[in-house]
Amino acid sequence: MKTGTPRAKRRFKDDVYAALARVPAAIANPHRLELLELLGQRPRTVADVAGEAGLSIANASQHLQVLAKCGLVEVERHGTFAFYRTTSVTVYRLLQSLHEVANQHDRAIAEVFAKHLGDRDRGIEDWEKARALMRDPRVALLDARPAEEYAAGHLPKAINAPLEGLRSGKVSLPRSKRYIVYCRGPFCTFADDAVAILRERGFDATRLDLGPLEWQAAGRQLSNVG
Amino acid sequence: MKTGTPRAKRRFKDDVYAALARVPAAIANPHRLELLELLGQRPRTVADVAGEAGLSIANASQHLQVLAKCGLVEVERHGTFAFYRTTSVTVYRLLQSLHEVANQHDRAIAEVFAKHLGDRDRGIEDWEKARALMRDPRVALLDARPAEEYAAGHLPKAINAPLEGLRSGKVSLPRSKRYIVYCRGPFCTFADDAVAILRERGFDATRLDLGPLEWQAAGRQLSNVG
DNA sequence: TTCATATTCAAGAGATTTATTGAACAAAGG
DNA sequence: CCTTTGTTCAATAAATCTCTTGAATATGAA
Repeated sequence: MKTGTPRAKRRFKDDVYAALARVPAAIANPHRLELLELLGQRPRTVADVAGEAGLSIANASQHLQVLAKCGLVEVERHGTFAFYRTTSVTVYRLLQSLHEVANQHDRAIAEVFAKHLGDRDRGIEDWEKARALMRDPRVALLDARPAEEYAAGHLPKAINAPLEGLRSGKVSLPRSKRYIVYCRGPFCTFADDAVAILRERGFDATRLDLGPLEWQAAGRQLSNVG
Repeated sequence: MKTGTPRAKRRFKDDVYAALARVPAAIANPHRLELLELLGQRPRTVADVAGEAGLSIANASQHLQVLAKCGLVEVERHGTFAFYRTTSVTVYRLLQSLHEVANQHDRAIAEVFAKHLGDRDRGIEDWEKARALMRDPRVALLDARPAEEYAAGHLPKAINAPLEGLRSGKVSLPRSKRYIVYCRGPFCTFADDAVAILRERGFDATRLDLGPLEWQAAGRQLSNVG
């Protein structure tokens, strides 16, 4: 009965799928998902991400070990500090796909996004368009992430304009330019906030719905200068 | 202590990550992963996939409902039959990313693949190269999947050469041509088997490490003719 | 109507995952 | 040496997931 799948092949498949399933199992937890996105930006210590994600240190450490066990993150130890970071850009691609699927098919998450992002303007969504705009010398590129993340690598020619700097007025920008603002990526809200602040003050600002990881995924290098 | 993340933002993030995590939770099970890959090919009934994956029907039904609940698969009912299929190509991209990450970082799965695929020749891995070869009229494209899957959609100009057909000799091919063989995708082994059979019989055959879903992901249409 | 088929539902035992707790360890400074 | 700091380990109760079982539903055929 049925086309007899050879038993040996069954077993092989079982192994493959069991091994494969370990990765989604590792990211099937809200906290680990958050940690993974935090670590995608730059190496961070356990206490650091624990604080940002609202977890106890022991708990964060355990979650990080789960992520490390299937190769999603790796550790580098300096003294008593353990700096965790994602292992490669393929991890980011996985998260990206996850966002895509969730947004497309999960009504709940689409609602969550819709509710909190409101009817925000969609920004620029592809590199070609962004690069075309950037050729105009009257257009400047702003990086709305915190200074540390900017320092760890940013888009070429981007100027760091972290939110606190914008709010406090520490970052002062010429009013003659037009600004394109990016942050971590399409699902990060730093650039939205930055655009709102800038517009409030009469600047011409537009969001770029792409970030450094998309830039790398497109096969390009980040800059560390400036 | 710490840069005070506003409480409202915390809550919002919790919602987002909780919603996001439902998708990996759904695919964090070997059986569901297998079902998802089976359904990626064409719509199939519960009993059908249950048989192929070695599950009881009730169990398969439950797993399928988990997948459906977060929008990874959808049902279409015809009489008493329930045909399940993946909802969109974004689901395939997610699985693709998963394979990439797992192969790259999970030693266990890399070993599983290495062990079972042996040191198989890497096939053709990009469409440009494949298309360049296909321009030669002495080269023919073979689809090594079962006839049903071929009928549901295949690459333009591909000839169906299912494994049973090749083994039994029902599919006879001119020896004057050179063959490029594909199947479901880079992680499917049908094409490997087909290439092995063909070479054993003196044909010039090469594997194409891409399939119909990669073809669609590249923005192209499948053919139903032939 | 009755029967057979394809699927879904509901409940429960057994296994796994999660957050918490407090202890243990290891590096650096005094 | 002792103390502090950052991290990891180990144990546990609570929650969740998994598979099986047997019943329930719903369609189509006789």
